[in-house]
Amino acid sequence: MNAIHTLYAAYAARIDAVLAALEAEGHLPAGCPRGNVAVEPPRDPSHGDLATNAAMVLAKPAATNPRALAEMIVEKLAADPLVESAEIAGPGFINLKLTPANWLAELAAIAAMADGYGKSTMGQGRRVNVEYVSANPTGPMHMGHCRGAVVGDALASLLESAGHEVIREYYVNDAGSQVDTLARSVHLRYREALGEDIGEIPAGMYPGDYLKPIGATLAAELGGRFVGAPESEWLVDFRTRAVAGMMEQIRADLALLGIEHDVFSSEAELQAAGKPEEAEKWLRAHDLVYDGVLEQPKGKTLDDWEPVELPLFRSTKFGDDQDRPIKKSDGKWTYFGADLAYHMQKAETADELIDVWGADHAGTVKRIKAAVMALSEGQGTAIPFDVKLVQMVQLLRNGEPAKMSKRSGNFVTIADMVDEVGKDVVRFTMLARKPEAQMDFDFAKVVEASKDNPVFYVQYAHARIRSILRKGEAEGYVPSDAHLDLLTADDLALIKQAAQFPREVEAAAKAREPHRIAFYLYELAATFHAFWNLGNDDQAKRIIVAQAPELSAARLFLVTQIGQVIRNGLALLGVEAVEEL
RNA sequence: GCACCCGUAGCUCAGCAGGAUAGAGCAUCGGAUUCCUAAUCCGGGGGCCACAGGUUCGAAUCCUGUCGGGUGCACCA
Repeated sequence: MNAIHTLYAAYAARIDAVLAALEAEGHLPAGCPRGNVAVEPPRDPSHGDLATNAAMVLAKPAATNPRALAEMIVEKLAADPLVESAEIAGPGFINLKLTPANWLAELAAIAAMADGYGKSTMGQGRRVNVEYVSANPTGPMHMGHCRGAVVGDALASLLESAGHEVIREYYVNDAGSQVDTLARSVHLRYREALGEDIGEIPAGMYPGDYLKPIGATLAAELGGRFVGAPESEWLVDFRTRAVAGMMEQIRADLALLGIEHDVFSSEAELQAAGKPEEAEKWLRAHDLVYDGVLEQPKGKTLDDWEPVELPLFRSTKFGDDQDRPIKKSDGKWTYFGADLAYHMQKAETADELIDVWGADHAGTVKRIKAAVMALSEGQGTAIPFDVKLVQMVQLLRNGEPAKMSKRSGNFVTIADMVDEVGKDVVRFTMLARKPEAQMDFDFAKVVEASKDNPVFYVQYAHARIRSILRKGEAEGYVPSDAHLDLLTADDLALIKQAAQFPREVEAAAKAREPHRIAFYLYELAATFHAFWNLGNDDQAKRIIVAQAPELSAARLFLVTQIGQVIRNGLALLGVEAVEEL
């Protein structure tokens, strides 16, 4: 069924076949659902290589007790020559021990599939649109964007690896009032570039130095003719140019993190195309948008609050606290009003949508999910839509809140951060925690090259592998699978760990949790480091054993494949696998 | 006041769509280096999985409530 080889999937299928046989023989009731049957490696390796709860799950529908059922299953499984032993344990677990041949075959599979090891067809080519970053084009990328950027990017890679067709998308908010402010701020810098003393940047404008080059460019291209001109003459043009300039810078910042989007969608273009009107029309026709007045928010007093009639989306119908305006009192679209149309636009070219947002936007999840569900259901088929919230990162330096960068005005930029600690450290650290948990990012700790720092720990494992391969080559050894039968239990333990990779990728993709890959890599590295150190106590357990060229060639082959798996995992995270440390 | 996220070892965190005696790292204590990178490894101590109920063969995991921390709460994005 699966063109891609996975040992665990293969055994899950075998066990399922055994259950089907039992059903055919009448030991299990016909049509008994087997969805809860799990086939997994047990936590405790002494329990064997694989465990299944089949007997416990099916005992009740079979009207028998788990152990009796387990005995029937075990009898069939034990007949398989690739199964070394099958035993019943505890409340009715069935523990399988697999023969070494299974693991050696897996090792060969890694070698054969190389960069493809770990990929699967699980997604069946479904098109998933992952929207991430989408930072406002009013300033450079800063820390607030970083985690979402990295998580979104890794998630996209993960889904791709699991057989989805992924669209990496960035939504450019170039239509709100903040880009008008940007244009005015750039106008100031433009005048400054022409020699005017503009003094302090007024409050409410963007103060950062990063606008200076854009102002200078405009000064060079346009000359002085807009210096004293009324805003109506320059605002639109300045806005367009300023946004273009900022987006260029943002792309450069993203490139520093190894992030590249496929599609940049403009909110201004979306509005110009009349998409929000279309959505409003449909929603009104279905009584999901009405003109009404919001109540004053409770628990919070607003001095300038006054009742206004606005077109409201009935998000309360979907569990939201309040209905939400899609237009402002000036007649322009709210962010939400445009955003719901934007999601419908994305749905035109995708089977599934994922947004990666900062947790500060958590309050808007309900309304957008509600709107997308209402629209997509009403206009055809409901599109699966998931919003991943990424919690805030607190920047620290030796436990103290990190200082702000001068050049940006008021925040630590991604460029600063990558410059200081490097892309790999930033990415891995951001991915080594589940996204919904808050995180501290301490500049001092994160560059520490120690076990405390998982990036180096994993990269060190890879570097050691490359190192031994270089040494082997220098001494005339050639990695070879000719005598894999010489490998011992210690070697097999390492293969078993590596063999988990495909199912980890699938599980991580299914749960949409890239951090699992980071943790898996840490464990694989730990297993490898332990393996390596066996050679300190026992010469025969070294990778290159002087008196045993065939064993050495087999071990070199083995570690080559371990290196391959580490590389594949790091590639998913967008982290480089280094040759040496 | 309401919504969302979090609460697991002294600290930082895992816990794989409910499974077997709850796991890592740091810190701490004790070991390993004439030897392929010791940036590593091996071992010891350290837990009412915030609390209280519920669901079932079985709960850190699912449901309800409470407490504690974070975030966000009109036509800002």
